[in-house]
Amino acid sequence: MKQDTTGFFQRVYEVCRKIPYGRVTSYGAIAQYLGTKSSARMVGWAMNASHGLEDVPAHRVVNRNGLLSGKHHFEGTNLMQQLLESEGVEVTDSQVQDFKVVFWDPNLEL
DNA sequence: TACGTGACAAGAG
DNA sequence: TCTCTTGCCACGT
Repeated sequence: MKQDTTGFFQRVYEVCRKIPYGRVTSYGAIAQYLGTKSSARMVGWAMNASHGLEDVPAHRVVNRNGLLSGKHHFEGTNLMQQLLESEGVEVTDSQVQDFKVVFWDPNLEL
């Protein structure tokens, strides 16, 4: 992978790695932090490309509704949910409970 | 080289 | 308040 030429992806990964344990963030928040809030889809695409990267906790990234829209990209259908629950994040039916509470905004924290 | 796809978000009707 | 449409950009074919 051309890590240097894909600066956008690298930044996405960098932000993901900074997500605190037990917290989650949204694609839009990451996109906004990178200055391209209109390209939240790119963040999703970056996540798709980050599968093999253990350093990137993609399970902590959900859509603005707190829905685990990317769970189908994990091995188990509810692996993503289990990972979050193991971190103390309450997840019900692929939906993060108290999303506002566990939400971590890189724009404010970084 | 060009077109389609993609784990989203926000505005408009 | 809900649903539909548009924007945005990199990657894969």
